[in-house]
Amino acid sequence: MDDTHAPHPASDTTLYGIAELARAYGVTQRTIRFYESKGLLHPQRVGTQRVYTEADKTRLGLILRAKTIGSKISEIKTFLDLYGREGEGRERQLNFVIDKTAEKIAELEDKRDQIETTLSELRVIHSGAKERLAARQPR
Amino acid sequence: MDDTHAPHPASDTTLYGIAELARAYGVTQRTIRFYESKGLLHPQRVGTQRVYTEADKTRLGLILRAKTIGSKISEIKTFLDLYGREGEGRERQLNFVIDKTAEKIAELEDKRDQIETTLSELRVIHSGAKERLAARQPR
DNA sequence: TCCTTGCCTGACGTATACGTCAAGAGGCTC
DNA sequence: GAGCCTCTTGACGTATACGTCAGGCAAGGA
Repeated sequence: MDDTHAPHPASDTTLYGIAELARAYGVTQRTIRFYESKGLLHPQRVGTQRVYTEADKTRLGLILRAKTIGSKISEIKTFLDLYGREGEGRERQLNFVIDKTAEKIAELEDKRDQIETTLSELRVIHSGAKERLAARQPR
Repeated sequence: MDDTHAPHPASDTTLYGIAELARAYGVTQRTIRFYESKGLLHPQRVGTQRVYTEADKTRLGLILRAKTIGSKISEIKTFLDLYGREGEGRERQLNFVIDKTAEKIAELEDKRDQIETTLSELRVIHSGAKERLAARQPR
């Protein structure tokens, strides 16, 4: 049988090496290995080499987004658990998820508001400077 | 003339010690001194003791807000300059302000969008968990 | 077979942002 | 005027998030 001629149509079974993954997100391999050492990623191995699935790639995307919005790596761990553990039904877990998400939501809403405040201030400064520049160049 | 019996009505001449300032913002004195060592604050001195004006206090507020929205201290320095230097009219300065504010605005808009994305995901997880909890407690 | 390339695991280095003593000076109070 | 409190300046310590070698293995090409 020839099963080498096409990828599966439905489930994405694409695999990535660490170099590809690093390039895809513009981070270094060191960074990816560092996240793994902190328990944020668990790629399969082929011999000693790391092999990443599409799910691993998505996960790295989440990690990086969490970072840019200001989470520390130690926080990102529980953060990712929230994404992964929603299906779980035990009561304590559900309450944990409910509490933690509420907490994070409040935190992010506050941060977003502070960003909005800063944005409007910056816009005032920006357009003000532009006007003053235009005023001194009447041509 | 007697000019000692009342504070100016318009300009706020209230002064603060470092302890008050620290308490006002919930930071340590060490943090405030650290920011000064990085050139972000320039309080007056009475002898060796630092004395902060209302303007200094406002400035510290800006610094802390800049921090919570993800700026590094080295960035905050230019950031504060934008706020303070708007009045300046030299062309190079105006262009600098225009460019820097545009840059920061784009950056913050991106960050805000990532926060919004994360927020809606978290809200889905949050309400989903709540529903599942309710479903197992029919009472 | 040798060489280059890519990935691996430590191990140490670095920048940021403070925390934590240590030691001393000035003021207030009992 | 002795003790206590607050503030000051170093100086060193610490946590986070990687960067940067060093040394080694393994596969593929000339």
